[in-house]
Amino acid sequence: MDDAHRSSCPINLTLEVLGDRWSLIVIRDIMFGNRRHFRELLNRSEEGIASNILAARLKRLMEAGLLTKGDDPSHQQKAIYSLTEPAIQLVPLLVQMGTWGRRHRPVSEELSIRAQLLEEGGPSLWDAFMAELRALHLGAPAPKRSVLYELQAAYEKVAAQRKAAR
Amino acid sequence: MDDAHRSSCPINLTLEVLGDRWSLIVIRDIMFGNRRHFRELLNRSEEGIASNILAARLKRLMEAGLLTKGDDPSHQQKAIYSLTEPAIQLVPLLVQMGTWGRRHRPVSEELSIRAQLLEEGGPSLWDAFMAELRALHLGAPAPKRSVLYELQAAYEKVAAQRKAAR
DNA sequence: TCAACCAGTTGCATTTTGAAACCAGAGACT
DNA sequence: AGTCTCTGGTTTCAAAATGCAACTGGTTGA
Repeated sequence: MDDAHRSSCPINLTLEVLGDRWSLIVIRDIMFGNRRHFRELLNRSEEGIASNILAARLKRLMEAGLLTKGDDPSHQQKAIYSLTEPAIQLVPLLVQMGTWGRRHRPVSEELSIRAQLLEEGGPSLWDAFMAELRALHLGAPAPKRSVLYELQAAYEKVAAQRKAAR
Repeated sequence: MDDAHRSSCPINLTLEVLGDRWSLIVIRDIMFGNRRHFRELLNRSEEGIASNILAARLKRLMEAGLLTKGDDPSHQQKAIYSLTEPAIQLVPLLVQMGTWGRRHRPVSEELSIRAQLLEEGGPSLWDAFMAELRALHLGAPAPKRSVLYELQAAYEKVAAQRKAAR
């Protein structure tokens, strides 16, 4: 059934799931952008993913156990994609990617403010964010603090400042 | 010159450099396996990289500023690949990948003992390891502690135990 | 009834990957 | 001097992945 693995090294096995140009982009958009529907992921994608690629990635990530697909009660055709617990545990990895990118790549200010806050907040902020994701995606009780809201507010503040400066 | 970037998001920009199935494998082998020559990377690769792919990845990583190529004084034809400071700062990212893989993928005990030690050691161990890498790759003064040696010793101990158990 | 919206699929050209054979220069050994 | 091995790769060609654009079949609300 499964293809054989190249090796049993943890870094390699992680790369076998996430080592391509789109999988983590999709997870990032679901996680930080709270995009839960196919069209949201397709049309509001900063990077412009193609619909066939998106469909293939969603399928692969479901097979890998990182996403689940559910029905949206508001619309018979609408599917809701949710993160699983393993996907939620990618938060520290994504934060490290953001940290490294912010330090060594030509990032923009508004798109890196979230990464900055998550880096500065450290593991306790990551935990709060993961608790919130468990509420949004796994039906856990809602925590008091909304890290997602804080990140979004910070993004909008920077975006407005930069717009005004032009 | 450069292709345009898909977006200025730090996660995306990191993926544009490292988001494929081989780049981080090459960096892992240089970093944790101390493989500095083409043939070492080729023949001692756990995953069996092809020579054309290895050559292409080394070239790309040099262009991205993550590797440098130097001469080996012992042999006119021999090239030594070294990590740059940005590549050394990938240590926390690779540790997170190891941590996630160890928790969610079917890793083997001997190939994940290093990841376990690095996870348990926390940021202070990562800093010691990065200091050692700066000595090995950038000519910095050698630190007292060799994390690389500790990791290798732990690997060999586990490998010997598992061999004896069979 | 009809336009907009929904999650994708299809066809096709281009690019990337992968396996294997091959190469020319440099050292080592006899 | 001749030859064997090691060096960092390149070449060739098939197969797979990617990317773009058009398209599909059904749903929903006005």
